[in-house]
Amino acid sequence: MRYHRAVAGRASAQAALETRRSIVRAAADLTSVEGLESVSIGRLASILEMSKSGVIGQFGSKENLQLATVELVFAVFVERVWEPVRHLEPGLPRLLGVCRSWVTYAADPPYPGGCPVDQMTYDVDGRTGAVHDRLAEGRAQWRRTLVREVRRAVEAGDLPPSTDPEQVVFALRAIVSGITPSRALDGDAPLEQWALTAIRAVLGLPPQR
Amino acid sequence: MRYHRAVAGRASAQAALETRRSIVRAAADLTSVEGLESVSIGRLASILEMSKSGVIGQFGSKENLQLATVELVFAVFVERVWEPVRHLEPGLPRLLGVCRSWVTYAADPPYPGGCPVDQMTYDVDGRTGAVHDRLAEGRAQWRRTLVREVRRAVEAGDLPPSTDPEQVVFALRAIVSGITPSRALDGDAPLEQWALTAIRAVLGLPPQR
DNA sequence: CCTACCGATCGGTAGG
DNA sequence: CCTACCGATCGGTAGG
Repeated sequence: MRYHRAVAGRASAQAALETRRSIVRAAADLTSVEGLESVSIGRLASILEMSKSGVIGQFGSKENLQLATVELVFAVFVERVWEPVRHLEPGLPRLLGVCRSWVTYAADPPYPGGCPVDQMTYDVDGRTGAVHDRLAEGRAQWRRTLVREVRRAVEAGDLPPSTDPEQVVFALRAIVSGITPSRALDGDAPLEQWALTAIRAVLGLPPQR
Repeated sequence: MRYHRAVAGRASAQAALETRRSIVRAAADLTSVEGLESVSIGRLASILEMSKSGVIGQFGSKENLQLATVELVFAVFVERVWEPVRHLEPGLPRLLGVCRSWVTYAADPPYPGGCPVDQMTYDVDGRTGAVHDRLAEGRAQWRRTLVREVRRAVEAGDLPPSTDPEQVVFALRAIVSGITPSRALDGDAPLEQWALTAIRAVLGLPPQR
C-alpha cells in the first residue's frame, strides 16, 4: 500500500507536470494569436477539455499562469534563436548568425500566431506587476547579449568604429519585431529578405551577402 | 414650442456630438495604455461618469465604437505626421520631413500611452472583422504614401537607384514602431536619435544631418 | 441620456 | 483533478 501509493504519487506527479506543460503551451499558443488578455482560465479549460479549477489549480492564480507562460516563451526563444548559433565565433559571425535565426523565428514562428514575447510586450506595456517586470527583465537580458556581440564585432574591426552598439541593437530589435505585424496585416511580402537587408544597413555592412 | 423644440433639438444634437467625441477620445486614450480589449463599455462609463447605455447608445455596438476609435486615431496620425510636412517638396525632402514628424509622434505621442495604431495592430492581428479590416486598410494607405515618396526620391536621384522602395518602407515602419515598446519597457534612452540614425542607414544616406 | 435588467463569462474558492 | 458555487463584470436591450 505504501509502495502503491508511492508509485501512484510519482505517476500522478508526473501526470500533473505533463498537464501543467500542456496548459502553459496552450496559453502560449493562445497568447500568440489573441494576446494575453484573451487567455482566460475558462477558455483554456474549454480548449483542454478540463475544468476551470483543474487549470487554475496548477498555478494558484492567473498571474502565476502568465508568469509560467513567460518562462516558456523565453525558453523557446533561446532554444530557437540563440542555441543554434552560440557555438559560432563571438563577434560579427555570431551576430549575423543570431540575426538569421532570429528573423527565421519571427517570420515562421513556432506558434499559431506571432512571437508571444512581442505580443506580451504590447499587452503589459501600460501596466505594472510581476508579469511586466519579468518581461522587462528578459528583454533587458536579450538586449545586453546583443550589445555585447555588437561591441565584440566593433572591437574585432568587423564593424565600423563609429558604431553605437546601443543604437544598432535598438534598430535590430525594431526590424525583427516589425516582421510579425507586417505578416499579419500587410499581405504577402519577402519579409525575411527585407529584414535581413535592413539589418545589414543598420550594421553599416554592404548589401547582399 | 416648435421653435423651442427645434433649438433644443439642435442644442441636444450638438451635445450628443460632443458626448460622442469625448467617448471616442477616452476610448483612444485607454487603448493607448491598455489595449483595445481593456476598453469596455463599463470602464468608459465609469471614467466619463455616464451610464453604460449612455456610452453604447451613441454607437449601437462595441464594434462601432471601436471603428469610431480607429477613425479618430487615424485622423490624429495624419494631422500630426502628414499635415505638418505635406507642403514640403515631394521626394526626399518630404520623406525626411515625414520621418521626423513621425518619430516625434512616436516618441512623444498625444496619448497617455503609445501610438494606438500600433497597439490596435497587435490587438486585432489574430482576428477577423471590420476593425481588423479597417486597420489593415489604413496601414496599407500609409504604406502606399511612403512607397510613393521613396520612389520619387529615387527618381530624383536623391536615393541610390538600387533602392527597393517596399523594402525601405518596411524598415521605416519597423524602426518607428520600435520606439513605443522601447519607451515603455527598456528605460530611458535617446530613442528619437537612435531611430533617425537607423532611418538614414536604411535609406542609404550618410550619418548625421 | 437614464434605470433596471438579461444571460454569459470572468477569476477564484470550498470541499472533496 | 472534479462539481458547485461566489461576487463582479461583460455586451447589450427594454422602456422611458
